[in-house]
Amino acid sequence: MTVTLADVAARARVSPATVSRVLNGNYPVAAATRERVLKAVDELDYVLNATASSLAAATSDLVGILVNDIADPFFGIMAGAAQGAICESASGRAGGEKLAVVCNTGGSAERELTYLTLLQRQRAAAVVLTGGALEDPGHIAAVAAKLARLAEAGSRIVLCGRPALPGDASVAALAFDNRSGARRLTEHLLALGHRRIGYIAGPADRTTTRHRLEGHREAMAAAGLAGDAEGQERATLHGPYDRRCGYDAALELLRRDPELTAIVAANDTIALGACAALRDQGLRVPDDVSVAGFDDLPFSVDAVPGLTTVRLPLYEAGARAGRLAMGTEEPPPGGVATIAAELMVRGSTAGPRARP
Amino acid sequence: MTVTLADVAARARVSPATVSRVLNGNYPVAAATRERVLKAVDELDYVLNATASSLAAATSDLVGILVNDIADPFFGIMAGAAQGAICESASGRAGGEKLAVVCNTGGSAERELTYLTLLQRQRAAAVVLTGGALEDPGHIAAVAAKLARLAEAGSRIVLCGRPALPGDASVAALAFDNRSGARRLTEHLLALGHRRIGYIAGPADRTTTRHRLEGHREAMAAAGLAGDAEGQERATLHGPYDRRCGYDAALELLRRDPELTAIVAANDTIALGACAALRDQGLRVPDDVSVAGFDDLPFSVDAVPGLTTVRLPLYEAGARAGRLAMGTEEPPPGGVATIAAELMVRGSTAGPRARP
DNA sequence: GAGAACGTAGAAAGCGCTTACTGACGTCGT
DNA sequence: ACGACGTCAGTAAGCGCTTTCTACGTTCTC
Repeated sequence: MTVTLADVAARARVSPATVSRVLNGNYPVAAATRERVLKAVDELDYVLNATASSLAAATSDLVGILVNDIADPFFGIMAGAAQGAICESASGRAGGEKLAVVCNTGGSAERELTYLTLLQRQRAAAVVLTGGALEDPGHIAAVAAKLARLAEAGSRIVLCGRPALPGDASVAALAFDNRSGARRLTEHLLALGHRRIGYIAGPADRTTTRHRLEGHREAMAAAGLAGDAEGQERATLHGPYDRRCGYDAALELLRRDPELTAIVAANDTIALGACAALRDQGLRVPDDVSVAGFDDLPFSVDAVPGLTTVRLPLYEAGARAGRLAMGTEEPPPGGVATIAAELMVRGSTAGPRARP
Repeated sequence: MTVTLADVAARARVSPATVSRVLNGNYPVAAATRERVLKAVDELDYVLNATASSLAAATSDLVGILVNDIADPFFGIMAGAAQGAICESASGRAGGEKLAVVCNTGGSAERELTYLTLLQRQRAAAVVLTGGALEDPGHIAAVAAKLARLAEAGSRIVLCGRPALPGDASVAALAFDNRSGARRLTEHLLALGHRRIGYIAGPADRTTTRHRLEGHREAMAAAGLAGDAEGQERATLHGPYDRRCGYDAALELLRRDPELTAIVAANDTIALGACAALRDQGLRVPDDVSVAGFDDLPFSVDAVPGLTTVRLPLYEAGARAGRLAMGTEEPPPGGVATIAAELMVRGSTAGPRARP
């Protein structure tokens, strides 16, 4: 029924071992024999059975890339870059093609662990985890344990845009400098003269959310605007990284402080939702309220006005993570590299102006 | 070293067969025995080796989802929905978890075939192909052949947002009604009174591009505005589905016909790029030039002005494709379902007005 | 109370590959 | 001319599971 290595061997009048060696190119085979085998492969339209190969060789050609939300370009860009780099790294050696697969956790702790187990089942060659982590201690421990087992079993682990694991230098980590990016963004607003600044923070239980919020508060504190804990809470709203959250939160911030002159959002999508809300309230950006985002996603430059934001080199980081996963790039010293963020000032921020 | 089924069996004092049966839940095992086995699994932190399982059972828990561009939410939304549906369908049966993996072809014919081969190697349980196909006859034939071999080997094949394969009803296809969506969009512009309409079409060699362009031209022809072939060519520009293309093409269309009053783009991303170009030229949307897109991606509603576009139920289609891939939904009669598109009129289109 | 029927578990034969190990030739140095 | 060596190919032993077939109590059934 299905054609196997043995069928190819029979047709080429060689032993199965020889066919295997031709296909894997890891052992000298005489040119004439090789030709004969290749011809048989072609004629029978034979495709190696990866499950059998992996089992026998105790290797795998699967590389997993975990993302929180595949519909979000933030992850799409990183994942695409990683996948590209993996294909590229693999194309060198014969038969070394890796199947780079992206797994969408939807931000769910359970799904993340399920995927990790599935990848472990598959004895994946490497796994790349992108984006911020959930800050539940139990979950962090569970993930760390899983990653340790994976690493033990020979999988390469790479974190991309995710903080390094506490106390594990064996895992390469590419961490975004969210904190100082956020700090610089808020400093920019403060320098323009804003004092009443609202912050829309993203989901409360994620590292990315926390780091950006900390950066923002650092800047506020440095300007003597920290306020008390309650005041901070009042000026900060949490919610998912989507436009709806930005829309609703902007309305709520405005309700809490009608004199607000600026809104900083934890990502561009939220920021754009906030802009829409302001517009619907008859407020102009930046004339009445300045708005800033984070990430510099492709559509942010085309927003009207262009969105002031913090640029993260998502593509470069993803590609580097892919190379790290393939072992074609040296891990950073200490296992951790911090990726700098760059402030992008566009039209959505300007000096404050009293509203009539 | 690595713990195997046999280790678990030894510790639970049962045979390997029993452990396998407990783990797969496909055979009666006494409750007490099951407990003992589960305890041993837990204590040894054992994880099934999927390569061995797949080899022995001649099955696979891999489902591949092919996308053209993972960074594009058009694909991200479909892929995420499909992946969700697959997880959901799988969660019922014990051990039935599928590893839904998305593969990014980058729109390259070569990568598409490579991934298909890799998936075939893995004996994937199903493969979902999303988005338009490349219209190179050689490539189409190669893909059709690969899919035939995959189907023959027992993989379920589902096309999502991709036209049905010529002459193969065994493959379920969810085809978007791009043609009539585009027709209705252009009719809307014509009804507003536009006569000089430019079209930015996307990459020349893709089915989606062609179908949308055909719909547009149908509407133009029905209004007696078909013009000759040369005129059509002049009013149509091709390029990638990105903002840059939209920006450049809008400039070029304007150069070719300064009296242009409307631009229709083959997708929202292009449309937004076109809006940016118009703005940079000092032209207002929709006052000076109306702009329309296609897809209704999440950010289109927040564009300023809101983008008139054609809504495709990407999420629903992706989820349905996922269920089809899992066999939890009946394939449509004849193997093909056409997914309707809905016109979304927003602020970016209005009646033409002579420019000073 | 004998035999059928049932529920549960083990033995063992693969699944389709990879890869030591082994062997058959030539070729080369001396 | 002879042994040492290098090159290429075959043999066969698994890799870690699944599953068929068999076996051994129990519980019914008449």
